[in-house]
This record gives sequence, C-alpha cells and structure tokens, in this order.
Amino acid sequence: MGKTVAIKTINRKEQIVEIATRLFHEKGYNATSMRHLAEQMGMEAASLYNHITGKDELLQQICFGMATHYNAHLEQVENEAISPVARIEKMVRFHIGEMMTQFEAVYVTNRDWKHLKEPLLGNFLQQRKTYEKRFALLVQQAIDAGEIKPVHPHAAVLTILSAVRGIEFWQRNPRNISAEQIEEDMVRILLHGLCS
Amino acid sequence: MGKTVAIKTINRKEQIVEIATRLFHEKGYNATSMRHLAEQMGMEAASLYNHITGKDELLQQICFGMATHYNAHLEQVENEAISPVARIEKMVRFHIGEMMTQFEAVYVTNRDWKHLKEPLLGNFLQQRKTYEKRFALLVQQAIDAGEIKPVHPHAAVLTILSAVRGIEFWQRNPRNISAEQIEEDMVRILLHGLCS
DNA sequence: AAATTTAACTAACAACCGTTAGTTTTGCGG
DNA sequence: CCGCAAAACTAACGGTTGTTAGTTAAATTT
Repeated sequence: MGKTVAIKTINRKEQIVEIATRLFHEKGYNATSMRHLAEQMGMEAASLYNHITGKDELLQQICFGMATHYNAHLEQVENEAISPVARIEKMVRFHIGEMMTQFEAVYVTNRDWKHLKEPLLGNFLQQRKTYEKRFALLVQQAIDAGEIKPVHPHAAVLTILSAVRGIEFWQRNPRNISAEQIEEDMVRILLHGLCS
Repeated sequence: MGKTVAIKTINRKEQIVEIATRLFHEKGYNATSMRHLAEQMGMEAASLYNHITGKDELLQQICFGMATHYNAHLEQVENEAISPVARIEKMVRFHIGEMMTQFEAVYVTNRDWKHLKEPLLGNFLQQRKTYEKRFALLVQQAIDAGEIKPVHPHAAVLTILSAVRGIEFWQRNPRNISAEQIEEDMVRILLHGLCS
C-alpha cells in the first residue's frame, strides 16, 4: 500500500533536512551547495528534487520548525500555575536545553534566517517579534509582582536570549564544563547576578 | 611626491573595506558579490583589484582589525589600578560601546569569521581563545577577592560576551530604548541579576 | 612638456551555482 | 511475473561567481 512508501519518503526528506542542518551549521546557507549536500546523502544533486522543492525549503523547514517549537513551549509556560519569576526561570532553562540538544538547528535558525525569502521572511520576523513580546510580558508580570528589578522588559528578554545563544561558542570543548554546570552558572548569573 | 599617492590609495582601500563591512552585514560574506560591492563604490568589479588582493582580504581586514582593537583594550584594562570587579564592569561597558559604535564590523566579525581561510582562521581562533582566557582570569581574580560569586570563570565570560552581542537584535528600533538605557539595564542584569 | 605611475575601463575565463528535462533503475502490490 | 510508481541517474541550461589580461585615461614626477 502507499502508506509505506509515503513514510519512507517522509523519512528520506527528514534525513535530508537533518544533513542540511549540519552542513548549514558548518558552512552557512549560501556556502552549502546542493551538490555537496547530495554527496553527503550519497546521491546526485538532481535526485534531491524528488523529495524537496528547492534549497529554500530546507532553510524553511529548519527555521519554522524551531519557531513553532518555541511557540508551543511558550504557551505551555504561560498556562502553568507558578509564580512569574519561576516562569522566567523555566524559559531560561528551556532555551539552554534547546541549545544543548538541538544545537545545530538553533544555530542555523539564529544565523541564517536572513536568507529566507519573502513572504516567509516577513512571517518569520513577525513570529519572532510576538514571541519576544509575550516573553517580555512575563518579565513585566514579574516586575509588577515585585519579584525582579524594574528593568526594561524587552532589554531583559534580549539579554537572556542572546546570553543563552552564546552557548554555541563553548560547545566546542564540553569536557571542561559540563552541561549542568553551564546551566546552573548561567541561570545564577542572569537571575542573581555576578556580584556577591 | 609618492606620499600623497600612498595616502590616497590607503583612503580608497579603507573606503572599500568600509562599504564591504556594510554589505557583509546586510547580506553576509558569501552573498555579497564583488560586482555589487563595486557598484556601491561607483566602479567596475575588476577595478577593485587595484586596491585589494581579493575578497578574502576584505574579511581579513574586518576580523583582524576588531581582534587587535579588542586586545589593545584588554591590555589597557589589565594594567589599570582598580578593583577586579571594576575591571569586569569596564569590560562589559566597553563591549556594549563597541556594539553601539562599531556595530557592523562587530556583527560581521562575529558572524562571518568562519569564512576566513587557513592559516588565518587558525590564527583568529587562537587570538579569540587567549582573549577569553585573559578575560576569564579577570573574573577569577574577582572571585578570589570575594567580590563576585564563585561561578565558572569561562562560563561567566561567555555569558557576558554573548549577552552583549545580542544587542544586534534590537538595534533595529532604537527609538524604543535609548543606548544609555540598554547599557545600564544590561550591566545591572549581568552584575546584579534580575531578581530583586 | 615628457615620462611614468595610478587607477579606471572592457572583455573574458573557468568554475560553480540551483534547477530542469528526460531516462533508467529499483522495489513493492496485484 | 507484470505493472507502476518512487527514486535514482545523466546531461545540460542559464546565470553568477571571483579573478585575470590587456588597454586606456588621468594624475603625478621628473
């Protein structure tokens, strides 16, 4: 029956996206050629087009996959019955966790979203904007509750997001610092500061 | 005399690097063509090669220009007669300031250094590594002095560096948040934490 | 004013890009 | 075992890339 075939196709497509994610991470979107991607897949470049519509779609899959994943988690946190500051801590730990487990996809999304083509570029930016706004609202609520200092909420959000993003730089030698150590140190610095 | 000519050439070269910095920022290194760069310079692509040896050199100038600039400032801070934690605050404010004034060059360096070719790529990474080590030593000294919490120094350094780097994301609408506001909020968050 | 250098130009090359068309192989359902 | 669709293949297209060669105009030096 056709179902088996369909599943196989999906798996093959996901496999292509997976390898594309790795190559985009290593070389960047523009510097990764379809021929090189095909080589890593063990096929010819033209064969890729049996599974995908074009190079665009690969970047699209990666970026919007991450976006919907983020949105889903945000909504979940918004609906949890915990204190505002606990919500923020959950968000920080979530983003750190994503950086650990989905490293390459997060990296590519952060770095190469600029190469999305309209109208998807606008769509992506819109999603990003509203995500930051909803995150900032969590910060605002924590401020109103007197749980954190009255900083500019958007500044706080972007400080958190970019601090977490920087994990990409020390991913290289994970022997020196363990994942748990990183997470605890970073949460401590962001929530309670360096100064003792 | 030849001096005038030499100065003019240097100016022209610096002008090319300047425009290349802007284009690399907008489109990325690989997506910026020599023809587009030449167009922005008001000349033909081939004419560029009277002033530079190739596209590589442009990225080289940007990345290593930033690297030596950073190193110079670090050495200056190391030699100042102030408390360890004050040194760290100076480093934070310096990096924020660079992000404000040299935005495009910092952005391109952070984003496109991967496209440097050996042996310069190795050289660059080496410089970055030792920079982070010296920065981490400042943190260690602040810990030893009991001025900040005993976090992993390298984790602290990279949290700071990447938090600052994230300024690139809200550079877009600078009307909402002023530069001073950003700097003060970020220093407060990093040094004293969000929680009150 | 002549000579020489600087910096622009046109034309072109070889390589690579994403993608398409058309064909052949593969593997499963009837 | 046949038929059919999925998925591989080869070949090629039009376009762009970084760069070079050779030439000409402009500016500077002698």
